[in-house]
Amino acid sequence: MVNQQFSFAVHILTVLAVTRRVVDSRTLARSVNTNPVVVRRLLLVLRAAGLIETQAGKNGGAQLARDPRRITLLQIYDAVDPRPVLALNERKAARHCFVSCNIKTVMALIADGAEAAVRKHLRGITLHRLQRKIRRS
Amino acid sequence: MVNQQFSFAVHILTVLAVTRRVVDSRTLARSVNTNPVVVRRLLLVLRAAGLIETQAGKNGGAQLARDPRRITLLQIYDAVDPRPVLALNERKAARHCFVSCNIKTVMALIADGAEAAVRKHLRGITLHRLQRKIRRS
DNA sequence: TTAAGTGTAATAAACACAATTACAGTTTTC
DNA sequence: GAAAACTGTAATTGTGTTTATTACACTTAA
Repeated sequence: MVNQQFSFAVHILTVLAVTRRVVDSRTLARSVNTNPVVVRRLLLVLRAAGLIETQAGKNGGAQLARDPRRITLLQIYDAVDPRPVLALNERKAARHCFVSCNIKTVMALIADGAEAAVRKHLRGITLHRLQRKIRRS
Repeated sequence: MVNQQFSFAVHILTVLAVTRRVVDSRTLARSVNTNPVVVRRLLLVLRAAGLIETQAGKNGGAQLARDPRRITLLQIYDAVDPRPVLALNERKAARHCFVSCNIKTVMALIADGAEAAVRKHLRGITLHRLQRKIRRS
């Protein structure tokens, strides 16, 4: 299955940015249309990345830890640490084949370039900008 | 991306570019370290994209259909048509939630941007350049 | 003290991919 | 024209990844 954690995380953080209050995992889960436990697991990694704060107990939940102007999509991307955009063939090479023995290094460079391109794109978008776009729609 | 078809395809085409001969699926499969049927299925899509020609029967196999200088990684990427680099949440929105109702459009724009960035990167690399890199390594 | 949350483990279900088997069809070569 | 060596392709199985679900200990506010 395709990993949707980045999508989930952006969605959750946008809700928190818009509401500016503590929101519980059940409410967030309904917005994303997934299970509260899935949300809570995601909240843990977002908290580890310093993007949100959580509170246990009654009236607990999550809220943004900083100004949405200072949260980029790249920070969210790094927090959830998704799989690389281009998957490499990790099996061992056929020793007798020249291409097989050397393609891995070259492909890794290409994948790194693709990754860098995506990261550059995401670095240019803040949560605040996203929030404004949503409001205008 | 989750699947390795792009990696497999680049590998296969590099072998064909280096050998400049008809190569059968069993040989290609050994180089990639996978199953000949997996290779043959990939060869079909590469042929459909006009990148290779195949020949059935004895001494059959695949060969490049054009100069490696005129094959870009983007063409290979498009041929195998991998899943998007950023996975969107495709479930239906929670009607009562403003963010939920509008995030999809915005996320789609972000994903499109990421896709475009990767495509731009891949468009700049030819099979010929790859081949030369491999030779030098 | 109770209600309403989080944190977290364990397990099941869903899904995507790749591997494998099997065999019909094609083409070369002898 | 028969055999050998391929491709094309369907069907099925195996494997790993991701999400969903259940359960419950722990925390906090009212």
